[in-house]
Amino acid sequence: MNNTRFATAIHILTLLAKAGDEWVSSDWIAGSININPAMVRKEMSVLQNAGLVVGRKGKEGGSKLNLSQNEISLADVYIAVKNSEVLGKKNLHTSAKCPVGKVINKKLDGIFSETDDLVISSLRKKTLSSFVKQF
Amino acid sequence: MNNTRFATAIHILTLLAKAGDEWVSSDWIAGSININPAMVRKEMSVLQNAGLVVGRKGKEGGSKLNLSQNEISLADVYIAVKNSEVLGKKNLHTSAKCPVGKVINKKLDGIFSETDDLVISSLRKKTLSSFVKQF
DNA sequence: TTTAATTGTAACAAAAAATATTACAATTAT
DNA sequence: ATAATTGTAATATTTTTTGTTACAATTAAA
Repeated sequence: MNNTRFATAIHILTLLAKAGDEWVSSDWIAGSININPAMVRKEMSVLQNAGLVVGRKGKEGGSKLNLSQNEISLADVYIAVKNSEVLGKKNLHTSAKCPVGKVINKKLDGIFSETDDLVISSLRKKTLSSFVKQF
Repeated sequence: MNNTRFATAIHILTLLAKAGDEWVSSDWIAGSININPAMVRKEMSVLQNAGLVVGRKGKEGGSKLNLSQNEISLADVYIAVKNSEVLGKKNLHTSAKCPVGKVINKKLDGIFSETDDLVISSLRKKTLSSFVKQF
């Protein structure tokens, strides 16, 4: 996760949460994060696929939450945006001739997925609602 | 951590652990991981700075562990190689005019560092020794 | 019905990060 | 002396991330 996707997603969802029932435009959100509106729409598309938000095209269009704030956990957000394991990538192409190289990825798998699970179950306890309350 | 540095470091340390008191060359390690020897030496340099290994130049040179296997925790390794927080980067340049944009990074800090701490304390319980025993 | 605003998405560009390669001075055992 | 090796710098290449531009499709409202 050497990217801003989680931070961006949380920022988006926080603005939507605070907007309540209104449709919020990608342009307005982009202004708050200070990134390109198209980037907002790309990430919004991911959040839509995860079922967290809904969008509407056309004049007076925009996005809003598809669930109530306390039905959305930060784990839902993390899972939607994550594109690598917490501990990173493995070396593919390790040597089949070396007793260590041959099996190390299988051994690393345990630690890697255990670590991912740990993070997810921790984030599972945190809701968008409780995060937004801080503002 | 969208890189292979943790996996590479663990691979290196596993080979050193299995080699016991011998000096292991970067060339040999590189062959097991299937990466360039200079990459191994770069990462080795990081592990040296962390006090986990020692190197020796010259003919018959190489590297070996500086501590016993059960004095090295996977947290030590993670800390040595990590270059981003688990949940990624924050958006710098968020809008000072927006009540959310203005303070969101401070609020994210809490979640970000809590998550990092969680991962580190989990890895703290795992030793190189117990990992290496699997081979 | 026309106009204006907006999404959703694709295609492309640019910047940043990760990985790979090459080279070589310094060092050390033989 | 010779050969092998590290440590590191410089550079190149590849991959990932971020940014930009464009536009068809859609929708509300004038």
